[in-house]
Amino acid sequence: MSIETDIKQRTFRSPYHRLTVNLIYTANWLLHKQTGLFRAFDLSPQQYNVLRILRGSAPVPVKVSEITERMLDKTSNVSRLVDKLLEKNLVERKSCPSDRRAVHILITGKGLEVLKEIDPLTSELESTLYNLDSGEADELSRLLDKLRSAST
Amino acid sequence: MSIETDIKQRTFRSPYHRLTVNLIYTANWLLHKQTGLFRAFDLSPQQYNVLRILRGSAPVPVKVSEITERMLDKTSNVSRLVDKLLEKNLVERKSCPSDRRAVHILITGKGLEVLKEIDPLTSELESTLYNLDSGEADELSRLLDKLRSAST
DNA sequence: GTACATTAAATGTATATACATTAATTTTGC
DNA sequence: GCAAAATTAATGTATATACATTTAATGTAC
Repeated sequence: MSIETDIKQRTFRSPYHRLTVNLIYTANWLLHKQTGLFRAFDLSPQQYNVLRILRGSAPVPVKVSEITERMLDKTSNVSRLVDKLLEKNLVERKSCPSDRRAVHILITGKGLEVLKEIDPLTSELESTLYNLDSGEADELSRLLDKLRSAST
Repeated sequence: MSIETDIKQRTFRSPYHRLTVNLIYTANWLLHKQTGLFRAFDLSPQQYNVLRILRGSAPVPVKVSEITERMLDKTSNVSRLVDKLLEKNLVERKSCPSDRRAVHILITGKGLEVLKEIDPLTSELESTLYNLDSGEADELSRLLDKLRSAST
C-alpha cells in the first residue's frame, strides 16, 4: 500500500518530504513487527540489539562504550539495558584489567541459546514480510547508505 | 557512510537482514535530526506530526480517532499529545455534535504560525540532509511502499 | 607529582511510551 | 425499546527514554 493511503495524505510538498514520512512510517511498522516477535522471549528490540552485538564479538567481551557506538539507536542507555539482561542471566559483567573505568560485557550460554531460538524467526519474518527480491533489498540498502552520506 | 561502517558490523546474514538494520538505523538517524530541529519550538516529532495533520484538514477539525489513524506511529497516545498541544494553545478541543463520544481537534492561529516558522527549516533539513536527487528519493519511496505491500 | 581536563559507566529525574482498563455513548440484534 | 456489543476518548500504571549529573579512573600539562 502506498504511503499516501497508509496515512491518508494525498500530497507531499516534495519527493524528499514523502521520503521522510515514508522512512519513519516504515521503520515504525517494522519495529512493531519485531517487538511482537521478541515479546515471546521477554526481550525488547533494544535488548535484542545488545545481544546480537555481544554474539558477534564472543568470546571476546565488549565494553559498554563500544556497545553504545554499535547500537542502532545511539542514545540508548546501555548501562540499564545491560542491567535488564543481567537479571535474566543473558549476559555477564566483567571488570576490565587495563582500564578500571571500563566494564566488559559478555554474552552467556543462555544468551546464545535464546538468540539461537530467535534466529529462524527473524529470518522468516524478514522473508515473509518484505515483498522485495534480494536485488531490490540491496538497492534499498544502497540508497539508504547514500541518503545518509551527505552529513558528517 | 555504509551501514557496515556506521554500526561496525562487517557482515549480515542476508540482504534482507542488512536492510532491516539499515532501515531502523536510518530512521533513528533522521528522527534525531528532526528532534533537534523541533526542540527550538518546544515540540516533539510526534506533536509536530499531530499539528501537520490538523493543518492539512483545517478549517475542518479532525477527530482524535482519525488523528491516530494518520499518525506515523499508530500506537501514539493522541489524547495525551493533544493535552500537551492544548497547554501551549496550539490546538482547541471541540465537542462533536453528531457523536458525543468523539472530540474534534482544530489547529489554532498560533499553531499555524508555529508551523509556518518550521516549514522552511524542515525543507532545508531535507534538502541538505539527503544526498539524493529527487529521482532517487522517488525510487526509495517506491521501494519502501513495495516492501510493506506483502502483509495486510 | 599535582592540578585540570577527559573519559567511562552509572544514576537521578522528569517525561514519554506501551498496554490495559474505564466511562460514556452509539450501534446492532432481537 | 432493550440488552449486548462495539466504539470513542481518557486514564491508570509500569516501564522506557532522554538528558543532565555524579563518581571513579585515566590522561595531559606544567
